[in-house]
Amino acid sequence: MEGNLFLTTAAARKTISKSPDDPGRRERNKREKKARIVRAAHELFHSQGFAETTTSQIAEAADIGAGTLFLYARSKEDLLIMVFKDEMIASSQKYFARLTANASAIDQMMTVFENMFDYHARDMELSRVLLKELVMPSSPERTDDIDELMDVIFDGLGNIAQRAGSVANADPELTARSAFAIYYYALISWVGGAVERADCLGLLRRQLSALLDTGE
Amino acid sequence: MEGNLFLTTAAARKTISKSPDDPGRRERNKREKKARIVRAAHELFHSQGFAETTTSQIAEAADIGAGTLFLYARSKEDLLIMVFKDEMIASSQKYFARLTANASAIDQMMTVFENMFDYHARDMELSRVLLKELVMPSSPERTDDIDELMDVIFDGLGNIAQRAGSVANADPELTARSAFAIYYYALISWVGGAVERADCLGLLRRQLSALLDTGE
DNA sequence: TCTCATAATTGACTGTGCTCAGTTTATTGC
DNA sequence: GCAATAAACTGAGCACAGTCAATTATGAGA
Repeated sequence: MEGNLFLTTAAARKTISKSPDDPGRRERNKREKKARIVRAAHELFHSQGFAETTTSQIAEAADIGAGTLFLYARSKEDLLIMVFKDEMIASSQKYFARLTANASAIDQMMTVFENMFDYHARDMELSRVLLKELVMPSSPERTDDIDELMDVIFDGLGNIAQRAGSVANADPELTARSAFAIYYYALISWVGGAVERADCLGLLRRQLSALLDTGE
Repeated sequence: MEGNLFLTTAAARKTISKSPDDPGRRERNKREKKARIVRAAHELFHSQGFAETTTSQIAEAADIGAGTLFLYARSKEDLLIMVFKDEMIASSQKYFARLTANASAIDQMMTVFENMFDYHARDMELSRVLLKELVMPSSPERTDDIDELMDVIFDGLGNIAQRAGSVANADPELTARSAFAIYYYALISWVGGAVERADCLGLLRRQLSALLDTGE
């Protein structure tokens, strides 16, 4: 029976690793693979650009077969959202969390939006494709991912509107939605190359002022 | 010299048709070809869907070589804008032109936006792709086309805001931009499948009310 | 431990968007 | 009318996203 100590068959490994392994090896492997894919795509998209990166390259970098990639992402565009979802959510949360509480609602919102502009400024070319996919995701899974992100943003904006809006008769959630819509269009104009960053943010501030100034 | 009456060579035809023919045959041929392409694409996109239509099909229907297509459109997506640009501009102008002048600004804007919703309702699947391309056009030529459309819309909205806004301290152009941004986000949510049409329009109206009601 | 069922993986293959070297057609100067 | 030049066109071919029948790894039951 001492031979058991050196068992190397699948069954043996299974029984040994079963206790610390909640979801089983299969699930663990899948997660590791997904992580490798996302990491590889992230790196390649940033270093080479989206169009210039082939799905085979990503597969190879993630050390999986070319076809396997499409068990984890429905399309190349899907990968973009997968790659940036967590990062965008975390960033957004950070932007809202670090706000100085005594600033005006407009200043607070502008701070957040400027941070978001900075985020996209890091790689405008990539953001162009990313925004395309954010606006109209090509798979239901990504729609859910994006909804998650939107929840964070709407929540944050709603809080700002609420705290500042004791005078306002407007619903904070509604204000948040409008503020976001105005920001989104500004972002699209800027990333699309229609307006300069400073002009764009200037316009945005004036628009938010008009939106938030309730009367007078 | 009477033989000139029956000349059929290229040179002769040229001299004969030169006076009514301002731009020359080459230019005329190009325009006809472009028109054939746009018509063919329009029909095929609507009858088969965008993804299901191949560029070769369009080329064949337009009676040109497969490669020739890409002298007129940089990409398949480009064709979408080419196909819908004129129609969208004409429709938008119509929507603004037929407004009843005594209605409130909100009602006027909502009428226009509802008309635009109807426009996209005719083929939601196609509008999904179209919006993607409208948001982030993949070629500078299309950016210009879209700017043209935006001018019409911003102009129309600006007029509404101006007429109604004698009380408002807000810049009509700024209001137009905000109103459009809010509409655009509503459209995207609806076409993307996130919200029902009625709910979406309801939200939109409330948002516009908050935007246009200048104080109390 | 062995067997069976099922989930996951693979890479050769396919369809398609787009390119480009070679050809045709229009225009200009004589 | 005729070269010479330039513009427009063409379809064979390429690169690549995405598929699928065949294969391998995994987990459950006995």
